[in-house]
Formats: sequence, C-alpha cells, structure tokens
Amino acid sequence: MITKKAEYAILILAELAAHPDDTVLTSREIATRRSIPANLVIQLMPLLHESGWTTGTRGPGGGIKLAINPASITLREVIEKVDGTIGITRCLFSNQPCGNKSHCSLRDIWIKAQTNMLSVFEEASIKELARAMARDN
Amino acid sequence: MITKKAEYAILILAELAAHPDDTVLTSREIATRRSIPANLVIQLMPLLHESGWTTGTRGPGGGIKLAINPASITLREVIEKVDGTIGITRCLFSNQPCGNKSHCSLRDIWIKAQTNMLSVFEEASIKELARAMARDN
DNA sequence: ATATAATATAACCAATTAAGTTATATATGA
DNA sequence: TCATATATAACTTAATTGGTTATATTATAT
Repeated sequence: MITKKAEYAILILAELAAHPDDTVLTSREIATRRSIPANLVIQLMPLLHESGWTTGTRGPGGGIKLAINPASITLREVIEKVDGTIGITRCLFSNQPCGNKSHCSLRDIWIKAQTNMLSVFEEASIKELARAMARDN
Repeated sequence: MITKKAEYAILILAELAAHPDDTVLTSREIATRRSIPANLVIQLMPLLHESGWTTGTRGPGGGIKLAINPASITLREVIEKVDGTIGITRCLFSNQPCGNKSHCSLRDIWIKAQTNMLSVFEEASIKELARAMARDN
C-alpha cells in the first residue's frame, strides 16, 4: 500500500509547484493549505531536501522552496523516496523467485501488474499534478 | 498489498487445475505440494466453495475438486474474494473524493494506476497460470 | 546580544493488519 | 463406530501505519 506519508510528500511538492518560481512557504502554511498534520510536514522535509527537490531557510522569514523544476520530479520517485521499495506482494520484496524454482509464472504476473501500476506514477510529474489540481473543485 | 492468503488461494486453485478434470485432492496434499501451511488451506476452502469454484467431500476418500472450468476464474476474482476490495491507497477505500473537493486529480492518478494493475489480474486465468507454472523450473 | 521563528531529528505510542496457530465441531465412508 | 476429512472460530505474534511528543539546532529581525 502507498502510505499517507507518500501522499503527503506529493502534496507538499504540488503545493510548492502551484506557486510562482522561488516562492517560499512555511511548513505551517503548507500543512494548513493541504490539510496535512503540521508535524508530518516537518518530518517529511528532510527527505525531500535529501533528494534535491527542495531547500529550506531557517529563521524568521524563512521557509521551504523548490530547488528544481517540478516537471522533472515523478510521482514514482517521491513514493519510493518516502515508502521505500514498492511491492504489491511480499514476493516482490525479494530479488529471488521463492522456493527452489528458478522461475515462477505467478511472480511474473505480480511483476507485470506492478510494472503497469508504476508506469502511471512514472509518467506523472509534480508539475502536471499541480496544474491539474489547480483546476479541481 | 496483496496478501499471502490471496496468493495461497490462487495456488490452491492452480494446483487443482494442474490435474485432470474431477481430480480430488485432500487439503493436506495441496498444502504439501504447494508449500502452504496446512491450516491455511483448510481456512481458505470455505471461501473458494462460497464462490462456486470448488466443492469438498468429507470423510475418508474425500477431498477437494474444482467445480467449474478454471479458465473462467480470473486472478482478480480470487484476490478480491480473499482480500476484499483492493486499494493501493487509503484514498481508494472510500467512494468519495476526500475533503470538500468534488474532484481530485491525485485520486484520478491512484485510480488509473490501480486500474492498470487490476487489468493484469483480470486477464490472467487460473487455467493459464496452472499451465504456465507446469513449465516452471 | 537575544528572543523568536523556523527547520532538523529522534523517540515514542495506539490502532490496524498480516500471517499463522490452536482448538473444536461436524460430516461421512469403510 | 472409528478414522478421515472438511468447517468454523478464536486467538497469538509481529510488523506496519499514522500520528504525537520532545528536543536540538540554526538564522534573522530587532
């Protein structure tokens, strides 16, 4: 399952992407505007910084801003950064087919299904999402 | 996440489908041949019976056999029977977009990704799987 | 300088889910 | 009627999820 934290990370980035370049928002602003628990925004920021997507400035007047073009951030990257390796089945967390078989047709199906799912996340960028969400109502 | 139980249910049906029509196997035989905890096979059988996929005969010489053509059982049906409604995200367990928006573009992405995944399970039948697994090694 | 606004990090907790075990009831064929 | 088999429920155990709490650190406006 894709966790709430991954969803929150996506929303944080989308909120930043919804403003003009170099707009600085405080974590509290982001939390309020996107209905995310404030502490979780604070908790997630180091991950987003680590990936080079955002930078933070401390002190009064400080806040968070995007560090790169949100068109180059895919949902897949964000989800994997927050949730770790994705696996729709326990089987896929291992690199090996289970048991003593060298090949498993059921595993092939898991892989195909997961690949199909991931392709959607790979083709969706934060920028597109932010644009689409701006039209939501 | 698709659970082990769903996977076990698929393997039970695949094991039955790997034998000639009307072959009766005991739950213990199935458990041994597919490396499934014996108690779980027993636990899963009522679900499979309920769906009309299998029937069981008690007593000595009894066992389990397929009740319908395994080509007409899709992996999606089996997974949903065992795990209940599938949702790759908490959001998708609700019928409504969250918050007070009537539309949510992020939800659209979750739905699209999940649909892509499910289509693989919908196109895969127990019969095909059993045939493919027979060739595994 | 110092108070304050902000991020950074770690530790903790409650609820849920997953996986499997245990126990018991019920049916049936030899 | 006994052995074999399915049917059903209750119960552990461990991991995960979603979130809270607490504390440290940094930087700037005054």
